[in-house]
Amino acid sequence: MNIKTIIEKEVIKGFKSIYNADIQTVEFQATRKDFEGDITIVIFSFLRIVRGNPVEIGTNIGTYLKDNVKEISNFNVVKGFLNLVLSDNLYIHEVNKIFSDQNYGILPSDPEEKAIMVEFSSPNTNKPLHLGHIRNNLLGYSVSNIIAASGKKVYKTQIINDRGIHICKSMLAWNKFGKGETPESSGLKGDKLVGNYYVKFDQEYKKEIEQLIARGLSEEVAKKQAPILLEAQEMLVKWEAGDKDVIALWYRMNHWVYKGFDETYNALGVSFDNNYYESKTYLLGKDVVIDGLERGIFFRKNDGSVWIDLTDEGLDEKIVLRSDGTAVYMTQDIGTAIQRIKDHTDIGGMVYTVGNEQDYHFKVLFLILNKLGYTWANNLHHLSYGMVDLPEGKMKSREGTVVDADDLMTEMTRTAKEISQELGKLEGYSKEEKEKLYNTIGLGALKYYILKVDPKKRILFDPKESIDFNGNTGPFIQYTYARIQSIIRKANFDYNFEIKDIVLHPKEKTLIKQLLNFSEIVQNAAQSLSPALIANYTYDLVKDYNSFYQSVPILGAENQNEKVFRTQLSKKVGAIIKQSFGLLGIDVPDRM
RNA sequence: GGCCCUGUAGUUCAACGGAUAGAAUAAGAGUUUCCUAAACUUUAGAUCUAAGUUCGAUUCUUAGCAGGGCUACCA
Repeated sequence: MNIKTIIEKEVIKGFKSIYNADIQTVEFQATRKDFEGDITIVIFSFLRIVRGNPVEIGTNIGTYLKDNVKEISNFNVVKGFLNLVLSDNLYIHEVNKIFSDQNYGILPSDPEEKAIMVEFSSPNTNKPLHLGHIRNNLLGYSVSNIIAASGKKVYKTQIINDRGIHICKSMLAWNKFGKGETPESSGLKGDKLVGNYYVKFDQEYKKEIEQLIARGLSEEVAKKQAPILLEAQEMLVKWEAGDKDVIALWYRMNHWVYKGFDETYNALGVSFDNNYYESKTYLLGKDVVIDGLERGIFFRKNDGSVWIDLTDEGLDEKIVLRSDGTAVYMTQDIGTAIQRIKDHTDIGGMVYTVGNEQDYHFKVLFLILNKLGYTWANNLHHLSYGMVDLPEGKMKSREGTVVDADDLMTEMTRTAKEISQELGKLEGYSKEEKEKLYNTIGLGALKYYILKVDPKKRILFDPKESIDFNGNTGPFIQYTYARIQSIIRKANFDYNFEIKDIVLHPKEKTLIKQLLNFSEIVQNAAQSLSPALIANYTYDLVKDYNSFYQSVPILGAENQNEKVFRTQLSKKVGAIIKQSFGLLGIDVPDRM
């Protein structure tokens, strides 16, 4: 049984016997560093039940607990706080339990629990992935891992925006100006190549607009009548009609892009269980809307368009079908959500990893699905995250102010290489091993930098100020891991048995307390869809370990029991670092 | 205008309504005959404003102020 549960029970019993009063719950918190004790009971809340001096009440309860709970070795009262000192034996006992548990903190998949589908990345086949996508991917991938660690089956998915007028723009530009350029002929990554033609289209379009304006047209009209735009629209009509040539080109160019995306995903270390394509889902949802219309959930306006009235929920009216009967984004999302449940009958909820600019959209989507009566609609979450902005503002791909995902990863790896070479600790490593390590460290810095921040907050990224490798960073944590592995390599004695009788050093005690928090942190992170909690926990753990490492000899401990116990403790800390960094999608190195 | 998110050291991040608001970085001072100094120890430095609820507010409520976003028969 959990120690908190035991204490809570005893406090309730003690309260009854001292004051003859009933209390419902006991409020715990970790004892602050500057006070003696391990766990603290907040006395203030009891004042509602028994009037009196909090210090006196605390002292009474403390005395009772010390007499009746063997794990409590001492106590002190400061103001309204009862600090309890727990015995070393309790800690040794608890930590021994997790030493032998390989999967401590990670719950196995529970067949009783419904699966969760997590959507992330969701790229547009016109644009190479950029820093914003990196945040999206890292968040989505990490949250998938975290939910899986909380005992639920997870499906990772993305919806690929592979159709529409914007796709036709790059196709058209390639047709007009491409001269048959292919990734093979140019040596460009497929997504970059296609992205270039998207930019090319925009340039030509702007030129034409200027020409039209020069001929006396208003800007508004010019924007609508530029020949190249009309041509793109024509192409879209052909695409929708299934025109052979257009479809063939579309297929060809999209596959260049997918190949490029795969490379980026690979480098980033993310993966998906399946993909959805907008070209296959964009017609979904209409029948659901018609059905909902009949059931009175939606209403039709005079012009024939279909809407939902959400004013009772504090929102607006929202269109779900155009007057010409065609679908809007919302229609498609309704249809896709339902389709996903059909495709995977074990799903009980979904997480959408999408930027906070779409907060409103998802609020509406979830409400609509709810009104349509789907039970799983109560279990939909929008993992909303802040934009990644540059000092000069938003990233705009058409204006070339984007931080490209591939470039950024390369740059991080290069920096890691520089630092490593300067420190020169890698004798005996082959060239391949070194390159792999630089990559691990560079990506570790990047991923940690992004994931340690609360998803809701926007990130300001200044390319001129490179991401740190010292302090609260990925490499700092990786370094600690590498150090621990070094100890393990050197520990050539048998430490595979349980130590029971030992006096704990204060630093050891702090470290053990931190280790024991891990499983709770994982659950919290899953609940709040926040990898930042895992990142910050890992940092705290590592901080405590480094402090312990610095002031307590491990392999050099004179007492054999201490030596064994500290080695075990180090090994476990290493395992937890690996475990939690795994949840973040970050690798750890054996040396660095 | 309406709605949503965010305001914490110079900067980047923390803090289930709890004690003296924690870290990192930048600035200052230290620690290598010893398990990896990408480390450790240490000094200084912050809750946007005003009311309210509470024994207690960075946290909750209201009103401001600042930054960002949404508010399309675009996706």
